Amino acid sequence: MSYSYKYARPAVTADCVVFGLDEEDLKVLLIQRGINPFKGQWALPGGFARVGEALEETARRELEEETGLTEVFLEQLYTFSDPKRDPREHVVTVAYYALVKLSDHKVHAATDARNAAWFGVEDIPPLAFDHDLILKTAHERLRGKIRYQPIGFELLPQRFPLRMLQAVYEKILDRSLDKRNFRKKILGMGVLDELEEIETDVSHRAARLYRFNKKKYDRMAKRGFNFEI
Amino acid sequence: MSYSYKYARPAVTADCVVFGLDEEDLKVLLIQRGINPFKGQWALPGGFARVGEALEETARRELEEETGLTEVFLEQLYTFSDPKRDPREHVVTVAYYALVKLSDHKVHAATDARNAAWFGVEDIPPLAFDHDLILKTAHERLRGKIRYQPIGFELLPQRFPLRMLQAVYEKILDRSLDKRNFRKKILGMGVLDELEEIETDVSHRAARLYRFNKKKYDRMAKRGFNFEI
DNA sequence: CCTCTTAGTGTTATATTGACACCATGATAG
DNA sequence: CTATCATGGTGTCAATATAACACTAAGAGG
Repeated sequence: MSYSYKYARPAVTADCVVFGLDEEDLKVLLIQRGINPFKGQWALPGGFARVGEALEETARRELEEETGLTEVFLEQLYTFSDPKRDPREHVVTVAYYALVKLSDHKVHAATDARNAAWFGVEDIPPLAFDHDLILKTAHERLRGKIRYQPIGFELLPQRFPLRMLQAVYEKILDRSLDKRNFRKKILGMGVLDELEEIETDVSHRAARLYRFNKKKYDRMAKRGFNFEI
Repeated sequence: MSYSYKYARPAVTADCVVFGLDEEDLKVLLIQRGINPFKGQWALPGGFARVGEALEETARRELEEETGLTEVFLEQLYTFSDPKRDPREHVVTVAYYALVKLSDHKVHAATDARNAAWFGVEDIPPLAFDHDLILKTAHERLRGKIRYQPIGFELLPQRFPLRMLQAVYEKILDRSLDKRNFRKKILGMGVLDELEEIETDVSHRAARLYRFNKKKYDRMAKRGFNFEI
């Protein structure tokens, strides 16, 4: 069985740059390719678009097939179309970036790729195709985006202490922030719910927990509020 | 002659949202479709990707074929992939937006489309496909982008008075700006060359002309200068 | 009870923004 | 040649936002 078209068509894929955050680092999820080209090399999760499927669906489907991740925050990044980016033929890839709560999700490498693993963004192995370029683009976008949109929450558990949120910003922006100013700013945005609960299982004074409130955020965003950190 | 693939592929196109600016309005360049579907309706210039051609090339080629425009400022906007966006089949389109100096370019409708015309952004006829969505997305991006990157120059002649530049910002942001604050801000960025020349053919006091200096801009950008208006 | 770690909190100097009004210049009309 | 009209070009000040800075409180662990 095959499909014929009057004119030649590039293939279309979707690839995902999945960011996660642990105690130490901003991390990226990579898979080890099981097939050629670049067999055995690390690459971004992704795969070919099916006809009738929006590319965001492609991205989510491949992400689940290859890494087991579902229901992540996902946004389109950029479309890479250099005809030489795949040695086999012209493949256009629509890249997405995802933010996941490492705490919630344990990653199960599934069918397609036995080997999925997290790598610190400063410690990435050589990647297949132009995936290093895609990763670099995603990292820049993330740095740019977090400065004016509160997406840091997507990397944290639902309930988190402010210290953790500040750590997200510091790791992504790669500079330290003043605690008092950060708290003033982030609470001043009015998008966090202060919860009754406090941390448990910490060997020092427990911090209050907060929760991101999307409704409040949408309301502020509609008024053109500036979320710049 | 036809091309066969093992798996079905969506078609790939590139479309352009071309912005221009005249004395009154921010304008968009549309073409009237000569063929079905949507024959006779207005649409964004664009067309099918060729294998071996990066999509930005596709966008530039189609733009020239359909409107005669060349060497415009062009940036990728977003990729639209809803499988129903084209009634014929699944067509993924990579949208670009372009900024052109209306003063320089006279638009010659060329081969593909006899009818290319400028429309005020507030006065757009019904468009083919999902082009209204693409146009809306581009307009939002332009508004967002001009606030923190000096791209307004791309819509003006090489040499322009500050009044014109302010008008660009006012038309895109759709609000009026204070003349003194605007001049302070834009000159403070240090990306404009003050020329010896002044306007001619005006029936009032002639204004000094300025020129955008890309080298200065790149130097400032490298230092992380904030170009926010 | 002492120590250690992190939580939580305000003030001040500085920089940025936004509001605001007048004289200068040159073309045109009477 | 004088008046009028349109636009060019300029500085100050108040309000706001930002950035720098240090201590006490709570709770766990030895």
